[in-house]
Amino acid sequence: MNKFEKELNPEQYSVVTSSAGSALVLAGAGSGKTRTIAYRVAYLIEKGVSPSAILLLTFTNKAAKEMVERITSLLGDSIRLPWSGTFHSVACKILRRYARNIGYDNNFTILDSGDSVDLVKLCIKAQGVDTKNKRFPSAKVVLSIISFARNACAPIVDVLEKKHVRWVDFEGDISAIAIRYHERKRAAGVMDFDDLLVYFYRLLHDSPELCAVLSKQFHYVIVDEYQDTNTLQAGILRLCSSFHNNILVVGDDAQSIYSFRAADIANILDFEKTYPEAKVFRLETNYRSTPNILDVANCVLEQNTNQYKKTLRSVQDRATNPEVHVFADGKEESDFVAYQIKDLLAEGIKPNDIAVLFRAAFHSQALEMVLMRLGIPYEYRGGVRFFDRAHIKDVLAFLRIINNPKDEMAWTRVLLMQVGIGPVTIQKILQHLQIGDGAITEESLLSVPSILSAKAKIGWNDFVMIYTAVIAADVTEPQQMIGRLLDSKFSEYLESEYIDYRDRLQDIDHLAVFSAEHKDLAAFLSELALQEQFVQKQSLGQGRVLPEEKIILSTVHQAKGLEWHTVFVIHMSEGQFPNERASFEAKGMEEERRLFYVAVTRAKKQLFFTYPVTTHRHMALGKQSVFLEELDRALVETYGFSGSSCFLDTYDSDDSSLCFTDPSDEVDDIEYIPEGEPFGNTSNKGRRNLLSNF
DNA sequence: ATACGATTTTTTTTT
DNA sequence: AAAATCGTAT
Repeated sequence: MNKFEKELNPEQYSVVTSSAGSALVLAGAGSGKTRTIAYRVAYLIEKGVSPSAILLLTFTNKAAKEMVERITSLLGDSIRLPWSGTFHSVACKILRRYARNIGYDNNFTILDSGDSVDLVKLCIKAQGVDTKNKRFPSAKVVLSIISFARNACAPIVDVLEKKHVRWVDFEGDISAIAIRYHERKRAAGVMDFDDLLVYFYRLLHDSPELCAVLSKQFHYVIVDEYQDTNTLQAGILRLCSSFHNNILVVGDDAQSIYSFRAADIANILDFEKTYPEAKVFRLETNYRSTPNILDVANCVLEQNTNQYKKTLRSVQDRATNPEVHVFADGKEESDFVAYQIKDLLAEGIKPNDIAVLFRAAFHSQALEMVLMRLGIPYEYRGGVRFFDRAHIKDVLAFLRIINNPKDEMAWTRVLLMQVGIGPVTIQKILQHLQIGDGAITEESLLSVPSILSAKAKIGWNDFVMIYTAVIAADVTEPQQMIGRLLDSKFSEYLESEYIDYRDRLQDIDHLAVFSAEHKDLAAFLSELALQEQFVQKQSLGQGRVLPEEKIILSTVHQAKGLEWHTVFVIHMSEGQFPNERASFEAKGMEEERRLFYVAVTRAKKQLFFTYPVTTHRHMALGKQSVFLEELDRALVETYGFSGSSCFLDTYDSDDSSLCFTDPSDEVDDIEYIPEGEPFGNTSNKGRRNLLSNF
């Protein structure tokens, strides 16, 4: 018996050792998907396949890293690694080499989402649409429409009809804005996230020769999280595997949760139609969770219709049922979770075996405060990306104008920092500098003041001082540049702009440390843009806390692919989870339910659902999530209020009435409480103003 | 006309 | 926490 047979179950083994050709692996949650892929790669390499002939596409950089670690632990770290990474990062790597083919310089910069929104804003203005008197979608919405259209390979009008009927009348303007946006990106030598995929696709599609070269190189294509690919990515895959036709996709249709990014569940559901010779494998043995948790998970899935039929089998013994806990408000909910965590830690459970999951990033705020107070270290995943934080972007903007002087967005950011210089002046300056030409001459820099007002001159001079310090001839590496920046007047700007200036300076130091690994500016910048790493909000003041000593707070999306001994899913109330907006969309509810399924299947041993009956934003909100209602009551233990100030009749959730019997200090900010008015079972619409906010 | 500060509103999920 | 909005100062 070889090592593969010994270390894999028969389901996994047949995938790992399968012959060439197209294959679909339907891998249920917790069925050892990552393991299977890693062994597959190891198997191929041991069979003599060159690592560079394998293309391994994952959904996040984190997953890619994990995969590489697994492979090296199987084969030793002397082995060369396969091509691996996210679609975007692989596309970026290839585009750096072939940018000229599609009319770009190979030092192109990658716009992050914030920059993209800003640029769209400018395009809306340039388009001259009347946004004052008419209601027009915000730049963010316009960008999401454009982006969706490109990822779904659909015309804008289709996207409007399907997802934004409200704005369908503006199709003309939006399409025109899309064109402006496109042209402006080209002029600035920048690409947004979607461009990476679109141009990668074009590169392959428009040049049969190059397509042949690359698809010959990629002898084996392996794709993780296939249920979350969109039409554009599916097209890329088809081309990448067109020569050898060895494409193996792994996914779980029940975990498709990225349709807002144009992920199309049809890709996995119709895989057998697209690749008629495809073999289909199923991984249905779940090693992760107790039967009690899987019962709940299966119960969730039963409510959905559009899916492959599957049954997860647990290998574990029966244990305790998941618990549902109801609270008066967010504060009580947070207290419960925090103290429960404290108990678990006291029992000897490791912090990194505990996670708190939620639908939206801001759901964690109340809990964070309690954890902070109790001194429980945590790591937060979700919300603003580290590299999207204002001060980090400030620093990067300087590096960007040096890397690519055509980068209009970076110039704007850099100049906006100075006093006396606003959007209008910036346009004037950029025109004067002729940034479109791609090089900044000293004369043009020196002649700028002649077109400025007295106040703007002061700001401009400050900018020039910083700029010349960073661009000095002896400075070539990113780390040196950041160092120069911190020694310049830039520090003064930081201090005046941000109240938490010290913390932010520390962030920049971290950035500098990180940058030390990179000598090449363009590569450094694009790596940052494609990193999904998050801010680690500090959890405890004193000392260093190791990653193993922190519990995890995470959005459900971020939690995909991970697992913990104990999982709390908080804010399981109506309007929060499922998200109110998503439930209006076609198929939105099914996707939210899959998201809930993802949350449930993260837990290994113990699972808690909690929800407050009231929230800070609108106090008169009383219902539990429909997802909890749908659950078979026999599968969970339900607990009512633990607080003293409120009482909830949990007998029948459909008719639950809530009354404040003894308003204590916790609720005395409430101005008006409708006496005896039951509002547990009414929608919160039209009731928002009954009670004031905190 | 432009810049800027105070105030209010608003958060789905992410490469 | 960041963006959008609005009024005021230059």
